[in-house]
Amino acid sequence: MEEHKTQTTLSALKQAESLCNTRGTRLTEKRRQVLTGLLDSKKALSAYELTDYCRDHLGYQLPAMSVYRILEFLEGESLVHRLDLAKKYVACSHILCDHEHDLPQFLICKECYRVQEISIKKNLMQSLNWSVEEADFKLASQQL
Amino acid sequence: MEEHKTQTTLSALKQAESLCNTRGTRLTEKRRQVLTGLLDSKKALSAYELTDYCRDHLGYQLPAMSVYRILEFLEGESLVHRLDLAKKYVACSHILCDHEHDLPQFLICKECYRVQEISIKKNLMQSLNWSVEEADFKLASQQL
DNA sequence: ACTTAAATGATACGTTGTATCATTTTTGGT
DNA sequence: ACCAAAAATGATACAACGTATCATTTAAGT
Repeated sequence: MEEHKTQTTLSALKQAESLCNTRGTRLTEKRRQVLTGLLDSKKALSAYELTDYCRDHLGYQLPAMSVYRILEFLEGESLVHRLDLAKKYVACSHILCDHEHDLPQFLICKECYRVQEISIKKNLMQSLNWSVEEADFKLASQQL
Repeated sequence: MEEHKTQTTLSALKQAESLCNTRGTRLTEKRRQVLTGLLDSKKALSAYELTDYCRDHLGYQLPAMSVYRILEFLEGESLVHRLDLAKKYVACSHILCDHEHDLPQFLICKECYRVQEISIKKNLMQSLNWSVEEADFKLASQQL
């Protein structure tokens, strides 16, 4: 029923607010609450998980539809990122080889979903450096 | 109503078959057809897109349920990869900064979905080299 | 205060994925 | 070849997520 805002969350909210002000857009109460939910969460949340967040932490039921629109707004303001890789399948490009490979990596066209599978050991190692204290990770980049 | 198998697809199918043989698993007709669909497709396909593939190219309706099970099997045999990043949202970690950033990259925990946003220009450039002839790309890596 | 636009609520629906049980096909032993 | 057991597939119902559309509320400017 309460919000647990960290110091950085509060700063980010203030920054977001002034950012919207200069752009002439409005960071309304609900938009601020949804953003707070994402800021305070250590993990990525789906729209429905954010409705749960409102129910559990704010004590009211925010319709999923509103959440989607609010997220759309926040993304437009670059306050939020969307991780929207669909659950799809690709044939392994290494069926023809007989040796072991690095962990699979994928290049996926944003529009047509053409997929290019690659193995980049160097990138992998570098990425691993960023996640020292976490164990199990996926890496995804967007908007390329 | 027909399958357009490329030479590499045929080789891969043969390889897949012998691979299943040595493991004592069965690459049945439908499993082979689903795998063929993925091999011949330039893009990643969802389960329902694969039922469409069967309807359009093979002339029969393969139930979605079967496709899911077949994909599950194929993934178990490492003949197929699943791109299963959910459509979720994260707060931009750069709200507090005022300068421009590289394109956002994400580290996402496979189990708990904790997210770490980073900017790796070096990786980006390297990834870009792999996609010279394609324009718009996302990069995703899995199973870390 | 009134009018207009923006923001949110509510409902219905489409797509994707899962759970469960029924049916068919294959396998192995006799 | 036959039969029982297991594997594979089919069919149905349902859950989760997302979108389209229209109604209602809230805010802004005059």
